[in-house]
Formats: sequence, structure tokens, C-alpha cells
Amino acid sequence: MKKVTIDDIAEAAGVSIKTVSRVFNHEPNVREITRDKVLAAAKDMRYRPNVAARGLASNKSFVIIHFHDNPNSDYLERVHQGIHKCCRAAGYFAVMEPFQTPGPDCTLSYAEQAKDYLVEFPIDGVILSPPLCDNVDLISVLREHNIPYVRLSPAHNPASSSCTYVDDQAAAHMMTEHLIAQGHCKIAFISGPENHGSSVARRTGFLAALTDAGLNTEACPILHGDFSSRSGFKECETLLKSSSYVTAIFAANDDMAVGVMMAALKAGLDIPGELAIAGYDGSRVGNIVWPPLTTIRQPVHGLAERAAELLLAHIRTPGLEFTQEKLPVQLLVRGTSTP
Amino acid sequence: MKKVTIDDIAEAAGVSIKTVSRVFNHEPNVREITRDKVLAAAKDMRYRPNVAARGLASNKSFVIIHFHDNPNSDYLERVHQGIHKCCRAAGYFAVMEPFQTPGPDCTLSYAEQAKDYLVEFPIDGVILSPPLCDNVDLISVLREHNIPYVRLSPAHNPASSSCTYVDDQAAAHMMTEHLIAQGHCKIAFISGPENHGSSVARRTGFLAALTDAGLNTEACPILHGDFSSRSGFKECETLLKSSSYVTAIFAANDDMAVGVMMAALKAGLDIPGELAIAGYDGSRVGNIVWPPLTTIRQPVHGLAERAAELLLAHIRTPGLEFTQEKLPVQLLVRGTSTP
DNA sequence: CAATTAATTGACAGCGTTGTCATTATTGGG
DNA sequence: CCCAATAATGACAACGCTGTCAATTAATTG
Repeated sequence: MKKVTIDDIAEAAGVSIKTVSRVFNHEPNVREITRDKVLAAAKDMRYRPNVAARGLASNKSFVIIHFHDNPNSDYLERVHQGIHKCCRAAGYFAVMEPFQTPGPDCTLSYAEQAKDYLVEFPIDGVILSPPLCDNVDLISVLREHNIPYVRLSPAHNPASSSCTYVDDQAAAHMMTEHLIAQGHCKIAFISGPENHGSSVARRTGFLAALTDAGLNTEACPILHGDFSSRSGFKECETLLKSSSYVTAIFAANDDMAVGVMMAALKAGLDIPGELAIAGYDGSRVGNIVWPPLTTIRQPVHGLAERAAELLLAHIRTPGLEFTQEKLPVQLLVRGTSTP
Repeated sequence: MKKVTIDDIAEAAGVSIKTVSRVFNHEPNVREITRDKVLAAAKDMRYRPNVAARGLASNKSFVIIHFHDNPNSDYLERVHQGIHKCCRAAGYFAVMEPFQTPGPDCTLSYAEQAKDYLVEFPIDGVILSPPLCDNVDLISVLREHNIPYVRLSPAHNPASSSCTYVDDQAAAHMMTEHLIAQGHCKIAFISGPENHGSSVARRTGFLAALTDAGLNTEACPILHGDFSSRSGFKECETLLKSSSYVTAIFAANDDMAVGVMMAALKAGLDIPGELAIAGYDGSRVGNIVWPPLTTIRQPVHGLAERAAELLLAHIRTPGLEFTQEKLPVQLLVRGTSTP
């Protein structure tokens, strides 16, 4: 099990080590036949370029980082898997770096945390997920350090960088249509925090679908939660006690939808018979409760994988033009909306 | 923002680069005063050793990997945070590598997947979480490659490597005592898969607690689930339809406990008034349902952090003796067992 | 206090790759 | 068929650090 180096391949292929290097770095000006010889020899001897040596010589680290500050481990895990898939294929390492939410517990701003990190670790690129992807100070730091970055689902200025995203508004529209198709015409919506970009888009989509279907929006109350399960629970209890009568509730994320479910079950309602419920995210919890939750599955894995691919492209080609990619969501119709 | 190299520090501290190197590698035989001079200069100039150069010269990668095959993203996330904390402090990168479960979808065994990975990426150490930590073939591969590894919560042969774990049996005992203290004397237990080490230990602890309290174990049925929420739901429904009457159900993990909750709520039972429920894991879902789930919180973060520390010790000191560390669990008494 | 021994430090050659620039094929035009 | 222009390849010096081993300094002993 001794080490195979570039010299071995060069000798086997009858070329110089520089040519082998060219092949492995996808550099131009290598004849097809030469490339094939090199690749054959490499495959034959199971050669893998040494990451450390490459890094030292080229001043790269072959590490890309996902900066995040999101308590939803589901989401993080799915993002990570997507990044990982792309990185693994390209010979990069994918690392996750959790940021602290600035506040009483943490005196460092996102930007300062990033600065500290960059001093300590050499990295080739960064992927930013919400809410970091909308922090202008943090982004300035990356710009100053000249580190390529790609954003996941940014709420603002999509054109200012490469990014991948889904059309939240269209997705919420689709879900609402589904509920309407099930015969519901009095549907409540529980939104997330007002300042959350996606939350606003989801509500807009909901309202648009009602209008498009010619429903009376007056009969469809909009409640305000904060994305926590607890808030979904409370809003649902309030609603059940109030005079409004609805046959379906659409929550802007899965956690709140589960809160709604718990309150409905506690009140003795049959789901979906007496109350249909829909969430948004496609997270793990939707599959743990019973009946399983009807929801919108965001292609988190795909978003992350494409983001990583875009990032690698930017790393390989500095100055590359920005790209924005929209991926389709999937409507998961499950037990909380159909028998 | 030009690069600070070891030469700059050596010059500033008035020593040779080798001495600076010694300081940064915690090598012995450096006088305190010399070390201080070097550290002062390094701090002053914000020097960080170049990972690639270190790796190339010392044949290390400063990357440790968490090999896992566990669908619970909660658990993974907590493990990762623990490893990450330790790694970051030590200047290592922490990377997660998901394995495929061998089966119809994946023809490669764990051992083969590991072999492939090791050919491709140079890594300094591995952390194995269940179920990989009990796969002897996989472990043989690591041994052959001479890669240090530490196991998280192994079910077998704890002495064969360094590892960190919790006393599942004692924890289940504690939870059972809690339920008994709440006045329950007819308690059902839902176990996990028979071949799962932790599951067996939890059941043993449950039974021991009953016996210790002088309860009639005949009145306490043991049901068999598979750790899925669905199985908890089904077992609970079966139980409710049967002639057995229990006032509490203790499930061997949180997912099953949530399944139990859903079935109980569907049946119109008040929780915890008519049925108390307890889980095991302390995972995120327990906090999303309502009422929040009484459970055992494993110190996953701590287990992982200590495991990483042990791993780094083994990396730095080849041939170091194995250590087994037991960490205490925490009983989280929440709404499903107390009003 | 000289002679040993142990502790501390330094000089220098790699580590395996890529960047730079020189060199050699190959191609197309007149 | 020759020459310029271009494509393809190679030689060799970094890259920033650690391993080895020799050199120096400090501590200990009789």
C-alpha cells in the first residue's frame, strides 16, 4: 500500500509530471490522446493527487464551508448532504460552520465571526444559507477577502451573487390550490415572522390562490406565528375558540403545522375529516406525526448541490458571471389533507 | 493582508523556524521563555500555520471524519457540533461522511465504502457512531490503514477502542423510577429492534426498576417496535384495543414515543391525565409536539466532543492506551408525564 | 571544576504538487 | 516547401512546513 505519486503516473504514461498535472486540473492544451494515456495510467495505479501538496503549491485548500445559523437540524442535514455530494465528486471537503446568533449571548456580529474564521482557516469558498445569506456586513467581509460565495434562498438582491432558490409564492399557491381542490373554502393561514422574506412570499401565494379561485378572502383569516411549533399550537387554540370557522389550516412551516395538529387533536377534532392541515418545508417531523403531514417539499438537497456546483465553478473561474437558479418544489399530499 | 509565514515569526522571536514549529506542535523540549517569545510574536503578527504545508511535510491532513449511517438528523447535528467544537479549537477540520446502508439499494458493504473513501481522501482520524461503530469489518479496514478511531456509544467490546457512552440501562431505570414516582404502576414499554444494543439495555433498565420498586411485572407489557414513529403508533393502538390497561407508556426512543402520543390523542385520551408518555433521546421532535415530551436527554454534544478529544489524543500519541468514558444523562421531565 | 549527560536549539533536505517560462511539435498561409 | 504563428509539452524552482540529525547550551555528578 505504498503511495502513488504524480511521478509514477508521468513515468507510466511517458509524459512529464507537468502534463499529468494539467490533466488533473482540467487545463487546456493537452491532446486528447495524451490525456487518455494519463487517465488510463492513473486509473490503473489508483492514483489520487495529494490534496496537501496541491494546496501548498496552488494556494488553495480544497475546503468549502457552509456558514449557517439555523436551528433546524433537518434542514442543515439536507443542505449538507447536497453540498457533500458535489464536493465529494470534485475532491473537495465540505465543512459546516455554525455561527452564533448575535445577541445577549454573543457579542460578535456575523461579520466578525466570519473574519475570525477566515483568519484561522484557509478556505476556497463559502455557501451561505438563510439568514446569513442576507447579511450585508458578512458578505462584505467575504468580498474583502476575495472569497467566492453562493447563497441559498436569498430574500434580497438575488442578482448580487450566484444563488439557488425556490419560488415560495408559487409553492404556497400550489398548496392552497390543493386545499381548495379538496373542497375547502374557509382556510386559515398562519404566517411566520413579518421580517422573514419567505414567509411573506408564502402568504402572498396563499392569498393569490384564494383570489384566483374566486374565494371570499374575508372567510380566510390570516394568523401570525413565529415559525415555532408553540406558536402554531396557540394560534390554533385561539382560532378554535373564536367565532371563525375554518375547515383547513395552512401553516407557513412544518413546525407550526405540527403545533396546529396537536391543538386540533387535543380538541378532539378528526384530521383531516374535521380539519385539514398543511405545512411547508418537508421536514422530518412531518413524517413522525400521525397522520403524516401534507406539506411542500423544498428540494433542499438539490438547492444545496447546485449551489455547491456553482461555487466550484466560481472558484475555478474567477470573475465568472453570476447565475440564479430556480428549482421546482414538490407538493407532498399526505394524511393531514386527504383521508 | 500579505501572508505571515513561519519565517517571519522565527525572525521576530529571534529563534529558528524549527523552534517555532516545535511550539505550534506542542513538542517537548522547548523552554518556557522561548515558547512565550514565539507565542507573543505569533499573536502579535496574527500568524496561523499553513495547513497544507503542515500536511505535506508531516503527511497529515488535519481532517477528521465522522462516518455515520443514521437517518436522525437531530442526532447527527448534535454529534457534529460536538466534534466541531473540539476540532475548531485544535485547528482541525471536522467532516461528516454519510454511509449507505448496505442492502438492495447499495451493493457496497460498510467496509468497502470505507476503503473507497480512504483511497480518495487522506484523513487523520475517524469517529464512528452507531451502527457503524459495531461493524467489525469496517473497523478492520481502519486498522489496516492504521487510522485512529474512536467510537460513540458502542454496543459491543467497549474495551477494544477508546469510546464514549452513556449508561442506557441506568438511564432507563431512572425514567422508570420517575414514572413510578408519579403514581404509575402499570407501565408498558416499547422496545426497539432486538439486535440494537442500546434498546436491550433500556429494556433491562426498565425491568430492573419495576422489580426494584416491587411492582408486578406481569402488569407491565413489553411491546416491540422498530424505533420508527409508525411502530409506536401501531403498538399503542394495539395496546389500547387490547385488554391490558396501562397508565403510562415508556418508549425506547422519542420517535416511537411521538407515535404513541398521536395514537393516544386520536383515541381521545388526555395526556398526561389518562396516559403518561416517556421517550428516550432528547431529540428535537420532543419539543415540537404538545405537550412536550418527557424524555432522557443524552449528552450527545458532550459525547461527541469528548470522543473528538480522545481521537486527537490518539492521533498525537500513537499507541496511546484506550479510554472509555461514561457521561451522565439528564432526565427531562416535561408535559407528557406531569401536568 | 572538569567531565558527563540531558535538555534545547538549529541547519538543511525533502514532502508532492503547481506556476513560470523555455522548448518542441504542429498547423496554416504564401 | 519554408516560415510564422500557435498548440503542446517539459524543466525547474517555488509553496511553507516538519523530520532528521548535528550542534549548542544547561544541568548533574564525582
